[in-house]
Amino acid sequence: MRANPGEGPRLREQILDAAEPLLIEAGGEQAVTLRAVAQRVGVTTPSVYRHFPDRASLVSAVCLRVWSGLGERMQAAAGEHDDPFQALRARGRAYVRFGLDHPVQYRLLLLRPVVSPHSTAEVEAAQACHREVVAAVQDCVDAGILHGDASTIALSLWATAHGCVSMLIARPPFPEPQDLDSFIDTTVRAAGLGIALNSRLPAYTPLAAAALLAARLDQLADDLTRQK
Amino acid sequence: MRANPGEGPRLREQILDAAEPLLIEAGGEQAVTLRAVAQRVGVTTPSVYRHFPDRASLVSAVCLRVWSGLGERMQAAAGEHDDPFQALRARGRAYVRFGLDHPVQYRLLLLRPVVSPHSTAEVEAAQACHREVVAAVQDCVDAGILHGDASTIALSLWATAHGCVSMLIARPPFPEPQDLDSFIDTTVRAAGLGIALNSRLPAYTPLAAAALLAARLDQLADDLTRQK
DNA sequence: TGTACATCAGTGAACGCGCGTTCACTGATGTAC
DNA sequence: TGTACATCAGTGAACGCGCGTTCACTGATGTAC
Repeated sequence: MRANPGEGPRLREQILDAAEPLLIEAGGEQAVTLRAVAQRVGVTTPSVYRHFPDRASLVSAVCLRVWSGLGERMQAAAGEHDDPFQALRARGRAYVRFGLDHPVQYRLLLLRPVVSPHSTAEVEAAQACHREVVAAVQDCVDAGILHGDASTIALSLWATAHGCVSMLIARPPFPEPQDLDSFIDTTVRAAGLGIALNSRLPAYTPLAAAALLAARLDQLADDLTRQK
Repeated sequence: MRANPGEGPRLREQILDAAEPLLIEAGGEQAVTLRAVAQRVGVTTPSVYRHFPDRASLVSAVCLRVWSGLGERMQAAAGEHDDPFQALRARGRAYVRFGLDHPVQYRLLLLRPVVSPHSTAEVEAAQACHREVVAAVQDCVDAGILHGDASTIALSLWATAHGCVSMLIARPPFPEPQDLDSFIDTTVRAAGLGIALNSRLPAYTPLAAAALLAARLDQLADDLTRQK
């Protein structure tokens, strides 16, 4: 099973192919040991060193692959829409869906302990992903749908979506929502609406404002229903 | 340094006292090794087994302590307010502040990998904490400030706050907000407002609704300012 | 065309490490007679 | 009051394990002469 000269990169890919399922099955980065990966590929442990200088680099390479996958998904989801708000929403849904479908990878990318920091390549991948979201928000701002600083709005929205995902995949011992999709949609939509409101509302005394809001909202709801 | 009969529980407390700073300094649960804990207390490793059946139980006991601390903080913060909405907000702020002040512990409680599940005692502590938040939301519903199912609202709000905290403590490679406090306040407040809106708005065509919303919101903002 | 040699991917054995856990023990204290 | 004994907290040495990493090596391939 020895690769010929020039065929080196093949094993590198095989190693990465083996690492991700290993990660998923065991549910954590700690399962990606050089021994386990090598055994899965059908090769001895030290061979890995021909392709990765150390374990950290191997894990980092796995992360880069996952980032690519996430970026592609969001891109593809957004591409189906002309309406910038729908495009943004599609991006959000793709993001959340990705997190729920790949909980272990999501944790690896976005919930990694501070102890094991990200490589510079990973930071670049993450920032590229974030820039695209900001651009999508900016499209909405330009279209007059959202108001305020695109970067700040993006961060708020992202924190909300991230909250849903990380809550659902970490499975903390709270009761779970019954309908996942509607829970996420409601929460993130609420964040979007709330952000739109926030940028237009002055500081206010909560109780008084709440009473006023409540009175106005019913009227607003009526108008919206009629307009449809 | 041998404890007399009857003084057993003393070492147990000392062990827990040593475990938490160890956790903090190293930035992760993996640092809480029996050896490290014992050394810190000034005792040999096997002594720990007099007080905890195994390592998992020790970690679990540390978690229970942290849950208590979190619960007390939220309780204390809420107790200062008569207005149920302000009380809820104070709870939220206390929660977020706790997470930012104790990132490693927060991660241990709420972002633990599925691989190492929570003990039944921990699940109980978490649920007690959650019940209190639901009760605080219910107070707001009763007062007419929020509308809808208290449990669902609590979960949405919690997901949003959790999103802010876990984003900020995991330090994923995104740009950070410049003003932490205002970022969190804005995001969570937006969630609250959005949830209030959501429960009153019908399904809608986003673009049209956004236009209508934008028109109405300026008027609403004016009214709120005048009322103050 | 044939031979010596360089290249390069993967091998096999071993290293030192820190870990959780087990075991028979020690020695101080309290208690029964 | 004195002695034998049970209790109980902590000890010291050792176990087996899996890990990342190192090292000299093997053996197939391509290439220079």
